[in-house]
Amino acid sequence: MAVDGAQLWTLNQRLLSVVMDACSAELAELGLETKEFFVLAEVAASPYPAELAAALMIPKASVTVYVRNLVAKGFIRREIDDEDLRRHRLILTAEGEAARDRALSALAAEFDRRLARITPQDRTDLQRILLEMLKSPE
Amino acid sequence: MAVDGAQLWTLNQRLLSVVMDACSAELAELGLETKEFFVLAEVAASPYPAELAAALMIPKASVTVYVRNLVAKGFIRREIDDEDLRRHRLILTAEGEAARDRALSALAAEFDRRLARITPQDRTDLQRILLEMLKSPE
DNA sequence: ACCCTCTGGTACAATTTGGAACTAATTCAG
DNA sequence: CTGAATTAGTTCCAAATTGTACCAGAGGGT
Repeated sequence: MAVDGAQLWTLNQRLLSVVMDACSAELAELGLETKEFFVLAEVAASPYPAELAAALMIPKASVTVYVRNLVAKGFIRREIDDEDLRRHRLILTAEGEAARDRALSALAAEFDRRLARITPQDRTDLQRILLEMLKSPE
Repeated sequence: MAVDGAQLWTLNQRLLSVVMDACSAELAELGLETKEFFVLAEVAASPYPAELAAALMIPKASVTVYVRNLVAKGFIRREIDDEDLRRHRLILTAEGEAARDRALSALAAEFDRRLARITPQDRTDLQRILLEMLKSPE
């Protein structure tokens, strides 16, 4: 086979760390650590710690830490869920939304700086290919 | 723009963690931690700790730890470099090569299981696109 | 009601990671 | 040659990460 899966994998991995590295300074200006950013960006879609842990594939204990930091920074707040008193519903504050949006555009900008080297056709191809590969097995 | 850089980025990231997660059990059977595996796989191309740190973008201190573990497990050994007595030339043992090759095929197999869903043309496209995006800026 | 099990979240402890200081070897300027 | 500057690698220790134990509430079954 012409394309080696392992090599492709490391390529991909390296691309991600290069991009993230290039963005970390901008995230820091917004008051966000890298990991915290991922949590912040996912809160709207997965508003409970357990959901965040599952969605981001990180341990519950780590979510606890990042959420605590984000709360301390005023980016999100907790509310007790009416349906289930064990659950902490996480809600983005106005500052949180602003920070998330700016962080997302910084990230997108850096990624786009690299996407810009490839044709629009390649971009849609890349998206299609990644989506296909991400579908759960079988 | 139709393709959102930030979304593409998270897609890509998730793909990598899903694949790595699926492989970690097999790596463990070979006696390899995830991070150690990356070092082992890179040793042939970057046979000195400093080169490994640069290639893998991890701190020198971490390389020290992983190399020590890999040596303890008998996967690599050190030799003083004749040219420069400060350098430790790292050499794969027969066991190390075997473990690396099996780990690589496990990883490739998992990645391929997902690559298999896309056409051969898409695979070469993916490789080309990633390589292009990885080139250092300007 | 009670007990048993499961789930959401946290706290603490143990492990892992990585920055900074350190030693040893090299290189280069004078 | 001497000494400053550089580089390879390690050690030290503080910070980040995470496994485990835990508590509180939910959802059974009896």
